[in-house]
Amino acid sequence: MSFPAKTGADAILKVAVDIVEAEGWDALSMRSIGLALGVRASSLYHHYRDKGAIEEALGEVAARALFEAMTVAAGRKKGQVRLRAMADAYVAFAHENAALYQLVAARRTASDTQVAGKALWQLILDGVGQVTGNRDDTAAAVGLWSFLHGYVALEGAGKFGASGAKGGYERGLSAMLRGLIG
Amino acid sequence: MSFPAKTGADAILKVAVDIVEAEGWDALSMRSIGLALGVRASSLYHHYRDKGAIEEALGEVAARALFEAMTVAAGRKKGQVRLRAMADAYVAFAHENAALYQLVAARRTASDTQVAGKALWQLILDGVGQVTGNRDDTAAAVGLWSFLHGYVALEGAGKFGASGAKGGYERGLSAMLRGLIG
DNA sequence: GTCTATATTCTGATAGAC
DNA sequence: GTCTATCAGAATATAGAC
Repeated sequence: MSFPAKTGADAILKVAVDIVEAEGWDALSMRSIGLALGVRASSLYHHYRDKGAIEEALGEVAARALFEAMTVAAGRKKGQVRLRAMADAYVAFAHENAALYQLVAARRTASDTQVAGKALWQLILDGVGQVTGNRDDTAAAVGLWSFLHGYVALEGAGKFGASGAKGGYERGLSAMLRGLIG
Repeated sequence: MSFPAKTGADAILKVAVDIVEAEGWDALSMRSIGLALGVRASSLYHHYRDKGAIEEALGEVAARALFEAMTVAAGRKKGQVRLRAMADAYVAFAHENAALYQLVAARRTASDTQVAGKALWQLILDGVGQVTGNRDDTAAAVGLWSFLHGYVALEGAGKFGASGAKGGYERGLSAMLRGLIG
């Protein structure tokens, strides 16, 4: 029977996600993480080199989580049904993990650690390729991803006003898909 | 001949824009604004109630500037030519005023002071309406705006990787317009 | 309208005891 | 691995002299 440590690399990541989702990025500090773990801020430096290392790890967590949600949604589906399911999963993830999502698409990431980010890009590229008939159709993937990100970003920022998006997602997605294929 | 004040509401806004464009939002502080004006931070409180009031004013500046750029681009053009010109102006503005642009589309704004923001939305709605034939086609405007914002946001965050967007803007815009009309 | 001086609070990070 | 203590700096904002 050992003396379990009060915290560890994974536990730190977990509470960091909770803080960011509940109170936003400004509330994430070494002190706030420590408080949530019942530990002093200085102790965290035994698990992560500095705050930047924690944020870097969070980026991987976020990209992997989105990748997995989209992969599950894609399932064994084919063609346009598959792509629509992936798009829906993308938007749902952004809604349910608003702060974490920012790490995937809105924040500039260190070019080193985009392991999960590259997998995500490949997944989108593959889904789009299945409907345009063009494998590696970068331009089409950029178009679709732009629409998806723009929609969740503007909606999340309340830019569609009190009246809301009024079916703009369905309309935009249908238009983009039709336009990319035709 | 009077003793001119070293600063004023407009001068403060001007240097605030410069700081934000040159060094980003984190660099904007009462101290940095004062430094750029040759004035102490405490003096600024005679012109703006607090930092939030400055940011609020910046939001109006940004929305108005984008509105004017798009209006000039639209000129007396009609239909799809007009809408494409507006879209191009939107992207160009975002490129040339990266930090200020975030205030238009990425940051949550106080619902009170969206004067210029509403004018911008009306302009987009009008441009889209001219090509879909539907005045007040909210869903279509949401779709197009989503694509435009998503594109500049992802591009600005470097999410398209070293290879770049590879014609994704033209492809996505054409697809969206075709899809919205057809 | 600007100044000095100050209050208050927060941040990331380190040294060294245990 | 966690602790205390501390550093060094940043931030917003206010009071009162000039």
